[in-house]
Amino acid sequence: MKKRILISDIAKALGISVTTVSFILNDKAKEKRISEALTKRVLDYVKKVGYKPNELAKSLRTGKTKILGLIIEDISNPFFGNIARLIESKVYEQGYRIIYCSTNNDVEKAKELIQMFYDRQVDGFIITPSDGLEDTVKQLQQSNIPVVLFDRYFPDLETDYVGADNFQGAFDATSHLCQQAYKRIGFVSLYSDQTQMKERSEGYLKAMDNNKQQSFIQKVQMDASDDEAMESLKDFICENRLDAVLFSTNYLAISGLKASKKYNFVMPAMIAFDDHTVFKLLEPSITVVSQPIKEIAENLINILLLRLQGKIKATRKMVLPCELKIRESTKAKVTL
Amino acid sequence: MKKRILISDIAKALGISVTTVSFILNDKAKEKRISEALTKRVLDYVKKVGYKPNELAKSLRTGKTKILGLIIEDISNPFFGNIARLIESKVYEQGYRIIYCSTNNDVEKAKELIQMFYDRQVDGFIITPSDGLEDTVKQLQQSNIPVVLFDRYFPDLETDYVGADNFQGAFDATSHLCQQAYKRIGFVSLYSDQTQMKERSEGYLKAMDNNKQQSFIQKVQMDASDDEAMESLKDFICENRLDAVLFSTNYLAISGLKASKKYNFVMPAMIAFDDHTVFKLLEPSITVVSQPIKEIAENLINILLLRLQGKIKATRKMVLPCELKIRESTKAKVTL
DNA sequence: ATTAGTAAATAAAACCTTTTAGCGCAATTT
DNA sequence: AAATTGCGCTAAAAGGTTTTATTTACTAAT
Repeated sequence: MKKRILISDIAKALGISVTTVSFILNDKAKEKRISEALTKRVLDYVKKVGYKPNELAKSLRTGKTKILGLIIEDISNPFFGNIARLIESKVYEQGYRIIYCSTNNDVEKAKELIQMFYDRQVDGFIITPSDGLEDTVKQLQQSNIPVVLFDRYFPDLETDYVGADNFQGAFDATSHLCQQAYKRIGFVSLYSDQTQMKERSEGYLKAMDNNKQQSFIQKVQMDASDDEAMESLKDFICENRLDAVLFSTNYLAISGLKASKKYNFVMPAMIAFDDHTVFKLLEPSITVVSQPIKEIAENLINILLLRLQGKIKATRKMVLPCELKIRESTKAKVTL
Repeated sequence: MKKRILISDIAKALGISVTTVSFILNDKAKEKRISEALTKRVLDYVKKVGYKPNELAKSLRTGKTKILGLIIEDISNPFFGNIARLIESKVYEQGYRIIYCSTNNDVEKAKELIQMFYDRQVDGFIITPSDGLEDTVKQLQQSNIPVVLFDRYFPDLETDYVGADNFQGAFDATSHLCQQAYKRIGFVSLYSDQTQMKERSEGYLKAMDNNKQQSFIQKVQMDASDDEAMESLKDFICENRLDAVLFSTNYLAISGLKASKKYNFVMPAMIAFDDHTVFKLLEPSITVVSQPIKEIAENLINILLLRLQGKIKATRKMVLPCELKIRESTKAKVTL
């Protein structure tokens, strides 16, 4: 059983004070006019014995943990997983660490996680807020902890935010379907008040209006099981004899594909919001609306870091364009 | 800007000592013979003002953080993602929290992450060790921090371990291919000394021997790009005119599928080690060797918790059986 | 009347840092 | 000669808990 070595052990071993060691270790040797000879002696010794400060004590004293909390909807969804990974590596270079947890859209869990991170004194938050999390976010703000939301936001709460242009994404996707001469174009969404869902709905509706087409909308319960989702999607697609569908999330699209396999119906032309490994692989490959993941991640941490340094005051909202990646699932209707 | 309320604030407000409050808050009221009246008064007040102890200070004093570090290879791989999720919820019930990070098989990153978790004083570790992490793990053990490995282990290091029966999984899969009358069965693996890969190789080889068949083995560099992997897989499958392939990981299988699409060759019968959303969805759906994810997660945390409570001394190694999930990609050859 | 024991609470030490305020001395300025 | 400045370093406080050792005020026993 090895004992952790302390800063006081070092001071004692070198016959100097703890303060001096601390100054040197925190790059304040110059500022505090500590002789270069001593500085070197300390640094060498520290290296030799492999001393690492107790971060807990450090954080307790400074009030800073250099840890950021990332709270996302579902870590196993590649959209979120990729964002998480990008954020993690970006932030790493700045000396911050990330700890992340998924909420699976469970408000209570989200609240607990935020509480836990708060208790552990994370320096800031990046959150994909579930419905009902508004008050919690507000509390964080009141406690003066930087929070930046992404993917969705609260219209009534002034917060930093980074997200994709969901309206434009859905609008472009729907317009593309119209151009390809599809006539019965459905939209699958969730029973949710989240902004990104509303914006996607609006994009779809606007494009349908522009093209003077009848709209078909099906919503799925957020907590629906896979089987339930599959069944309602089957009904939606078959009963309305849709010839094209826009799915508002990648996992809804996957449920749709599973349904077509399970219930043995032909999936019409389709587009999914958010890319996924599967989509490139399927036959036919699936056209998607792809969010600018890299830019989202970069902006998220830029804003958060600026906040942490107290360099910005006004809240920032960034909306980044989506890209329509046309693949085989939306071939022009004539060729079908 | 709200100020955090401290235990001393409570003591002051109620005109009692900090010690008393602390005892009550830590369920030691009985033991320390504090009157029920006072206990109730304190508890009520604490609830009223919503006091939450500073976990940092608490951990500094007790040396326990009630946080476990989970270090996995790749959080975006559903196999690991699912294990992570299961572990997270299991451990939650026991009052522990999990923080996790992925290493993407980068030893240096793994070392840094472990160092960070160690600095933050996590109480224990669950690790999928990358090659070269043996010394680090040994150091943790010497520092008396519980570590349990999973998915793979170090043959020369006595550690707790939970994993699947990779030999049996690969053996069963290969045997199944033989039974289906395939004659040129290849095996795709990684250039890696990790135990799980070796065991899978051995399972494949053993089954091939039993069936007196020639073996075909292709290894891919661990850090190969997707394109590189695809190219070498194409060559492997086509040049050897394989009629069946066993992929030793799900992502290798996916690279193979992508390759068949990109280079436009027909994927022969195939089996993947570890399931994935894609595999059920594809046409034909892919037969897989499925690890008992739930049991693995349960055993991992059981062992870790027992260690944390000091209830076990000898190291435990658990090997759990895999299940072959037969789907369409391995139909008997005659029917092809 | 003293001792012993007990219930109820507390003061102070401990955990390990960072940071503020300041010390003693020599050299320089007034 | 006195006052100021600069140098190189340090003692002690602060951060917010838990825990050990102790105190106080009783009651019961000798």
